[in-house]
Amino acid sequence: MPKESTRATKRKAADKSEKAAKKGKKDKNAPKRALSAYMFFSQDWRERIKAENPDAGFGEIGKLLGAKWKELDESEKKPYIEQAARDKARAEEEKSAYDGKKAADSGSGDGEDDDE
DNA sequence: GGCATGATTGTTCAG
DNA sequence: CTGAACAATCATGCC
Repeated sequence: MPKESTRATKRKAADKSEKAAKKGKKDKNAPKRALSAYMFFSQDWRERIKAENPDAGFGEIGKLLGAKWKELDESEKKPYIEQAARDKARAEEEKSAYDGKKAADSGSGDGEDDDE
């Protein structure tokens, strides 16, 4: 059994992120993460779902979407995953700059960027 | 070196 | 605007 401990514990974290998704920021530069295959998958499917379910609302579409998603085959998700992988690469980049700036900023007091 | 954690991402729909 | 089911993720920190 593949790390059920990880899974069980993970599940817990999930229930938190759901609500605590937005609270206080930790990093000022917030390197943010990458999107998920689901994000890309939904972007492509959202039109289809509504196309075939013009009456379906969030409840139907949401559940239907997820249901179909799992229903798809690994190869079907592949294209979405690939997109996710693409975004992941971009996330990597942003993070690179994040920790990169972080380090550079370490001492100088240059007016670096932003802030809000 | 592996585990747990957290943060995040996007859709739809509504008051 | 924001949240809530729906799902993945996966990078990072932590000893």
